[in-house]
Amino acid sequence: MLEKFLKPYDPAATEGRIYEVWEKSGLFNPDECVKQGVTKADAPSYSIVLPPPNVTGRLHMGHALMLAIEDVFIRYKRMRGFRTLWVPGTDHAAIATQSVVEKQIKKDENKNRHDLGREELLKRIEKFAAESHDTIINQLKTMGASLDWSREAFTLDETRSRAVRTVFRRMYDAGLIYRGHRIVNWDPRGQTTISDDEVVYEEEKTTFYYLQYGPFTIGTARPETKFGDKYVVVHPDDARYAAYKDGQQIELEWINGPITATVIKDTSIDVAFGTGAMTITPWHSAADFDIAERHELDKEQIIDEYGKLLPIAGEFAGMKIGEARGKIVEKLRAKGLLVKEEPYTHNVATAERTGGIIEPQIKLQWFIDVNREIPGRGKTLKDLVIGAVRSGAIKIIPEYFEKTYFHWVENLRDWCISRQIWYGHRVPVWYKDEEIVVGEAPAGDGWAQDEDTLDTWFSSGIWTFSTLGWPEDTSDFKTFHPNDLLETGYDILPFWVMRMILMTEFVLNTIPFKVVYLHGLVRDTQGRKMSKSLGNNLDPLDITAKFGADAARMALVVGNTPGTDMRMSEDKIKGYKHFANKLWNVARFILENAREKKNDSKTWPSGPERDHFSPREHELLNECDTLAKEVTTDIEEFRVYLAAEKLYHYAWHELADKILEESKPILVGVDADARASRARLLLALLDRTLRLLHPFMPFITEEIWQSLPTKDSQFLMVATWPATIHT
RNA sequence: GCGCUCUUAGCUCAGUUGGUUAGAGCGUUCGCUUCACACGCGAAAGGCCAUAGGUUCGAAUCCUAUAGAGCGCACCA
Repeated sequence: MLEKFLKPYDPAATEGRIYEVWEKSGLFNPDECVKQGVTKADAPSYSIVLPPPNVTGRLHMGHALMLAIEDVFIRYKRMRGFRTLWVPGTDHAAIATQSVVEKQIKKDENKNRHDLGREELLKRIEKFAAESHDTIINQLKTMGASLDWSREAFTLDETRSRAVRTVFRRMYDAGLIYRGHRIVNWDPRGQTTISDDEVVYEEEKTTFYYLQYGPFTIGTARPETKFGDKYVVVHPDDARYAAYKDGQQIELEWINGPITATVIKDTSIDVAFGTGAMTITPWHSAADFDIAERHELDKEQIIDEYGKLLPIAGEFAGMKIGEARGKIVEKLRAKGLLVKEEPYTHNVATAERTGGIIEPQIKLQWFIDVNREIPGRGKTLKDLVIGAVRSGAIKIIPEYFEKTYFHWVENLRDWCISRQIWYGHRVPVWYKDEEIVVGEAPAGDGWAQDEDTLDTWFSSGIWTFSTLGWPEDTSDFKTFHPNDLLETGYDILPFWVMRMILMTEFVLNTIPFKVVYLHGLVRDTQGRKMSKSLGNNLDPLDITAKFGADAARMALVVGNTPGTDMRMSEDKIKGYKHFANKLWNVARFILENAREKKNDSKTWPSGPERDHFSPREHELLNECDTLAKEVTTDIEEFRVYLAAEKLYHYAWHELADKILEESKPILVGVDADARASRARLLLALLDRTLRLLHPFMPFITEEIWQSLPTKDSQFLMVATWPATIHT
């Protein structure tokens, strides 16, 4: 008996060592597998690209879940003989990373980005990003992820940057990327534009004011924007205002004195809301902007980029809007322009990353046009994004998320891709006088590059192929694209999944992946989201140190159906630590008792395994093979949560509880043939169980495998999958 | 407003295309240091599968409605 089996299983003493051996073997790399003869050179390929974690700190349990599921598929396919590639990488996460570092600098040194300057700030961010990167890589390895480290990528490295510039250029040339003055979500706190999906709405209780606007009564929740309002809009069919004609001018007294207002009739007005009459502020409201565009009205900025009122506000100029509102209301009241006030509940737009209250602004920005026909394709980007899923080329799991996907795409508007932050891909556009160059930097002096950077999703949108060396026509790209699977959280279906489909369909005229597997959120025992502020997050490193990565992986996978949130507790993980120990003891028992005493030494039983089996032993082996087939089907059909549960049940409640127990009398019996036959059976069952469990619990299964007399491969990791063994 | 999901044991959840007596983990109760394992073994209690209809030889599973919970998108003068 090997000494290690005399003690309970100790993941802490095992997992790190095993990972190191795997890594040294080079077998995470499909090319190396072919070279070492464990995979056939002409075997079909299987590829997944790791959703790149943001370099904003460290991984959480959601990442651990993602790794557990992806590694199951990868290890399974590798054992089935596929040329299997799982590409690791990290995401610079532009705005998220910059805002973390800026907050830290503000706290430590009370300085903002302009105090430091672009170069110094970038240096600080890069240092922080590098540290986060190292932590993350360490965590990925701790979880047992069999990623091919020789292919590690970063969204901001040179290969990926060139891919970004190339894609930008192609979209620009196709007329899909344009620059224009449009109303955007401006985050005064982050000092940048953000996209529609980075906006979170928060309910706010406030006051709704009715103001006298000449002969009209208008309603507003934001009196501080009303200084420049010189258009009053009503519905053309509204009988109450039939006396006023479209374009009619009216003299009236307003906040800072008499103005001339113009009546506009527009069908977008809801006659039932307020008084059915409203004034518009096109510079600070998307809806108002649209009305102004339709009627070719003037637009005027009222609030600056820091959320302060401009000189148009007269005596209120320079005030922050929060401070100004009350004072403006007082003045309106004093002038007799305030008709009435009502309590009002509405949603306020805030920035996801900084929490700043969004102030819509008209800005010169870069956009991707999703509704423009692509030259030579007869379709828009929106068409492509819908078509890829509707045609069945991409399958989403669970299927009902396809409806969410379509619903989301139908509401898609032009994508604002420029950001006024410094960390990220600089917009690849250079200007000189009237000239403009797009793509690569032009030679010669006097060129100035666009100051803005690109939305971080621009570079993650091309991740499935930028990681494979595109735009070079690499063999990786030819072999591994499209990916076979994309596995990610359902919460980024619109942000990321949809954008990858959009970018890939445009650039490569194909899909980025065949299947999208969406996992749910990992919540705490009370169903709350895990977060730093609540202090309820489990750190994967702590968990693996305490219970082992195998236990954590099982706890995350078993019973966790795609698309559904799960609650995670230490108790559940502890349960699977116990299971690991059970497996360890099953191995100990079989390895100890399966040997025949001959003279003073013990030997393993030999001979073809099935030849001397009793009918009962045939039955037991068949049952195990049936399980192998079921588990194989479950994995193929993405029911890994069921496969894991079945294996757990089999190993503990069949193999250990029943088969081992019924074998005990045989193994101590007088019939030598029966003893040998039973020993051979137990070894066969253990062998199969380890193979089947390996994708789920890679460490302990590999560790036991190394002591198996039936071992037919140096590593279990590249041993043959049982359902393909036919004896 | 549009759309999605969920409701199964005390708790957290499985239940794959409708098919014997609806399962697991944790928890609870009782009994066991039985020579693989107390990170264990044996046993037990606990469910009109949210409610009401319908389809079917047969429904936790399919359809309709209702109630409750959660979520996404849009609007928000």
